Amino acid sequence: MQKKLVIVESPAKAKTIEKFLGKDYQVLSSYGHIRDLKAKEFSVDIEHDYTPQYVIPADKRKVVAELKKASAGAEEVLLASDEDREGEAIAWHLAETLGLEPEKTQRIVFHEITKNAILHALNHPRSININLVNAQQARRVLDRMVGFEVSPILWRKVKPALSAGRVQSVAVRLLVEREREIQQFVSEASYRVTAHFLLSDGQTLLKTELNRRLKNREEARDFLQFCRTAEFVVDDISTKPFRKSPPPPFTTSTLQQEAARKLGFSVSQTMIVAQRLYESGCITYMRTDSLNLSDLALGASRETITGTYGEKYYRFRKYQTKSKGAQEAHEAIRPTDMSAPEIHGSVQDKKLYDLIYKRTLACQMADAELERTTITIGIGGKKEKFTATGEVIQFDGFLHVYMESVDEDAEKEQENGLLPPVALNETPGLSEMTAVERFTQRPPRYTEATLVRRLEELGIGRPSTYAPTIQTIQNREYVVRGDRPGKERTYGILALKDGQITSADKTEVVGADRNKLLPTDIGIVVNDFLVDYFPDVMDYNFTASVEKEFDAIAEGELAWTRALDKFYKFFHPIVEATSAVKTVHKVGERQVGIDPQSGEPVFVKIGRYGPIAQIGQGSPDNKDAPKPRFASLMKGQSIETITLEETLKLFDLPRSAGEFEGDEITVGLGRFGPYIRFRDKFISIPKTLNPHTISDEEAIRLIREKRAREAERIIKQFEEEPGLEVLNGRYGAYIACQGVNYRIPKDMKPDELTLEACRKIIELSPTKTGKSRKTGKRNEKGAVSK
DNA sequence: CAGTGAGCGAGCTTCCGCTTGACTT
Repeated sequence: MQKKLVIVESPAKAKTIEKFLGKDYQVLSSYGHIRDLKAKEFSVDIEHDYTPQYVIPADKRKVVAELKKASAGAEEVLLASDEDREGEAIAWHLAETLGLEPEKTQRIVFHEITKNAILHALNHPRSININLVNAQQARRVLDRMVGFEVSPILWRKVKPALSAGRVQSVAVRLLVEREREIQQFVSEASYRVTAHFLLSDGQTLLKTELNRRLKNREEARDFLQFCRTAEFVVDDISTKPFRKSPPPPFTTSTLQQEAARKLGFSVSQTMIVAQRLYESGCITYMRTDSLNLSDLALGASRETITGTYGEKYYRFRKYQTKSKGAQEAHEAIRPTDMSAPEIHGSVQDKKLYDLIYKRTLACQMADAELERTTITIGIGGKKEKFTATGEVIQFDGFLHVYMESVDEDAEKEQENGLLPPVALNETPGLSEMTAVERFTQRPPRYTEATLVRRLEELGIGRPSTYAPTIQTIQNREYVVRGDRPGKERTYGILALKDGQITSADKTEVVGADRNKLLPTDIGIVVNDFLVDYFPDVMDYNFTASVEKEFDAIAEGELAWTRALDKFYKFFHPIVEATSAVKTVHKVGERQVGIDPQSGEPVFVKIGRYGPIAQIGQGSPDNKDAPKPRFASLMKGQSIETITLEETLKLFDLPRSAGEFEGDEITVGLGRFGPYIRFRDKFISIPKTLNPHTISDEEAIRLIREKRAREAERIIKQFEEEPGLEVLNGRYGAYIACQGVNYRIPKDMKPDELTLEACRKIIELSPTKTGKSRKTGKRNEKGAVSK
């Protein structure tokens, strides 16, 4: 008997739906888009109304063949891709590619995977909305125009294999501009005064803070001086109730942010784990911007909350999706089964599931009710007051299961919990008062997760692209994830104790950053170039404004080719003009000065392999002219800020560092930093030593140390199997076999291992499930992760 | 995770959004 064929986007979804539908239905998956513009060609016919040239990518041929076969034998085909622009386009491409007859083809949509929703969808079929499809085509073609016309300009003017795009270039811009704000930031100092008062019981201390910051040290000193003899009185004790509401359920971006803060996951890590949870049926779809929860989920949450915590903890809530450009094709991210607080799986799986479970529960729970008490202490003869605030939870509500984390950047003054009992008009004694110099804080650097949040706020990118975009800007080396050391600064501190005022200067390290996104020289140069020549595309509102056009297309108010024509007629001339600009110098090139030795100019710029310094211009016509000399910049140096002196130093290497045992030692700079070379062996120079100033003795010492390590390296070798060795590495003993390394179980002694024992370890070791490390591809350099 | 170590005039790159897989006669 002929079945009805339902086509959805995701195979996991197909499996679930098949269970809901009877055996009259076959459910298959398209695995996303099945057609696209050619990967390596422009594929848009500018001359003929911007006709896109679509192809079926090689990795989709098999799926398409299967779908073709299944649809040919089906009684009816139901296109059930997502209810958004991309989903509509997928349905259209399917109809075109599979050659579906209109009379036996229908379009259905549901945005939650529940039996009711699906049955409802089956009863309300429609046809493909071509306006929505055209909005997607416009989006696709515009992105191709921007990407494929601007990127080649970068290849010529900056460096090969770079890229530009509507989303990635703006992401880099955010980082570059934030970095400049940080550079230009001037902090302002003020004195924060705190006082500890001794209450009437003669024991309890009340910690308070002055309600005003003092301008400078003089003012602080005067203030403390005054307080030496001042009288203090408890002016006011007030208690105010307030409430806290739970955060909304997770979307892709909030899940990424919270998993980064609470679990330390990278954005891509979160998505990999979430994908696993989705495929095993534990959670709903993980790429979504919707805050909607199905009635089924709401009911189950209610049951769980009232059953576990009582009626009092429950409160029905509906959340409105507010992010720009949200397309509501799915539900929010939630557990599929609210009665399962735990799941089987890896530690990571469990942690992320736990987070999703609790967040989902919390969003249907009652407000927390708190009380904030403020004690105010007046100073006789002054209008300033000291205050102490304490918060007490009267009813925990949703806080019982879930507390949202905040970014650690905000250096929050800690709030006291419960305050000690104090009487109005009590006159506490001053135990100790301090005035500490504090500074306004520079803006924080972005993390992967905070960048995603910003992009979402601006409506740039989609849930399915946040993680890949962040990968791309790192692959292009526009951005690195890394640390920045803090700066030391001194601050003043004044203390009043036992009637004595003391003052001191202390130092602290501030502004240290770990695992933040940092723009590279390449990122900065490319960004400045693009902002200069393509200000409209680089505008933070560019996406939002083209989205308005796409909406008009979707509503049938605007022809998609007309919208593209308008954009291209404006955009392409800029591309032409920019390409035509003849520059003697490369983009981003800067002359830092004149080399005093040769009298030649000294430049820094982006070279084929990254930032480089150059002395002299050379002359292609004159072979006798002196050739330019090159030297790479060191890690942490920037072509924006490097000085002439620092640049010239780069040319000191390689240099000789004396002789050892009759052979010369040279000091050089390699891909991985400074090194010593001795008889064709390379030894890294530790960060504590400077390659420019390293002495002959220090170099010899490093060689000796290296030899010692070398001698200790081989723990065991076996005659029977020369390819297998027990070695001593940076992280202890390991077994090396045919280029692969294996860890040795902790309970075994490396020097006592037999060949059989080694073979057994190798056999038992879990084979890497991930992709092999040797990817044959040339372009993906595999971001240097630490 | 476990060692690596140039060069700057020749090989081809790139976009954004959907979605996971990874060979037979």
